[in-house]
Amino acid sequence: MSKLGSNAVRASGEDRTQTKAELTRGRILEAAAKVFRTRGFVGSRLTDIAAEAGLQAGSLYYHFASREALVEAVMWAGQLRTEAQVRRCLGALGPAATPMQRLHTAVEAHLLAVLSSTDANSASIKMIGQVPSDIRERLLVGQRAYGDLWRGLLTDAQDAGDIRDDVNLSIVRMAIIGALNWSVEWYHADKGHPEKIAADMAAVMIDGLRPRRPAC
Amino acid sequence: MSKLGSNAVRASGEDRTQTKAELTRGRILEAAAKVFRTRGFVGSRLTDIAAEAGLQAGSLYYHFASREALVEAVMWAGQLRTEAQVRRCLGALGPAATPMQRLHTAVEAHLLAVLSSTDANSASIKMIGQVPSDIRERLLVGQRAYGDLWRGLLTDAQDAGDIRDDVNLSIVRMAIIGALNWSVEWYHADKGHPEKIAADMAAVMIDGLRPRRPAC
DNA sequence: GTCTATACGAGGATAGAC
DNA sequence: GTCTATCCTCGTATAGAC
Repeated sequence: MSKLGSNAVRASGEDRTQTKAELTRGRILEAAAKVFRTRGFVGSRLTDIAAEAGLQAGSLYYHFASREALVEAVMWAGQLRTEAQVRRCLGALGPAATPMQRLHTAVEAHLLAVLSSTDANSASIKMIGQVPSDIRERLLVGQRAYGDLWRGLLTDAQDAGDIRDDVNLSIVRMAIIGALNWSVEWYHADKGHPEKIAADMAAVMIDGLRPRRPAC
Repeated sequence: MSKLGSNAVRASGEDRTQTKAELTRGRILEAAAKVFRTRGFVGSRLTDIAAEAGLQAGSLYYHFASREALVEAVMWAGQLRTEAQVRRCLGALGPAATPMQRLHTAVEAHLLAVLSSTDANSASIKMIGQVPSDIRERLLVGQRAYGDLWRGLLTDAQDAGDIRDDVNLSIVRMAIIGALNWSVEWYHADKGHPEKIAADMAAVMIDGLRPRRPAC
């Protein structure tokens, strides 16, 4: 965890002059994300990852202490990026947006991050159930702020009267996140453009299944 | 796949006189399901499974050709059981039930099967993204009839005017199944009774988030 | 920093006794 | 049918040269 730092975070931010080591480290992270996302944690050998990054397996150990340290770094990068992307989209909405519009935006942004951002985004979701429990614990702690964000979106919408108040918001939250995250199991390119899927899914979740009753 | 037969299916049906081999095979399947569900495909050693079943690792090979054959058998059992449970609940509804009632029942039954039936049910969901691709292919083919069931439930509801017709039913289907299946990643006993969770989730999905507009 | 070579352990799979 | 013993492969990790 100590070596998490620089690359994972800076990747999406300002990139000043990076040392050669930092650059290579970044390349390894992207390579690992790609391999992990497609082969899962099980099927991913260090050899595959090294090859993808253009070096030898042994060389990885200059940058990461172990295979596990590498997965953890990839997953941190992934979940931080998803969270950042959602916050960015919400920020772009401006203060005039209604709670339901904000919720709609968050749904769309999260799904889009998972479907079409970097491999790390989807890898972090796909592997959360496969990774050793100590790693998973730490990642879940890191997700708390993100969970709070969603809790806030939902309670705001409920306070505004846009969500009926006989539903359990925790359940709603898990249902929404679940529907979105499960996309890593079924989505592939020929299902259509991620933007279309994201828009459809957001519409379904926010507006529900029932026909609007005609205004009386 | 050829050895799939008897136990996996009969488990939920009539159990006549079984040979000793059949009984042991069944015990191994349940043990494997338990280990796989908790440790994932990665972390599950044949030694663990054998121990759980009360025998030695080598003895497993009398009943299963390989570790992979074992996972596949577990997963077939799991997904067949879930499907059977949902069909059973739908069957119990009787012909008077509305399409939306049927949909509601299916949601509840699927989630309940995943949360509180045998370990194989949840294991089959949890591992679908971890298993070698040839196995996954076969399992997905086996899921087609189940997918068709859901497609039918949704189109029936739409034809009856209970689902607005500007939504993409494939997306709705994936969203619902996703929300339900993702529960294997977050549910544990102290989140409350599975029955309660299932009821809440079904209510949210069927009735939506918006308050009912007062009858005019 | 990255390479090559190798030590090492783990776990899947097989053989043969009982 | 199940056990014990063993083989063998594979992949992580380390050591040391460049």
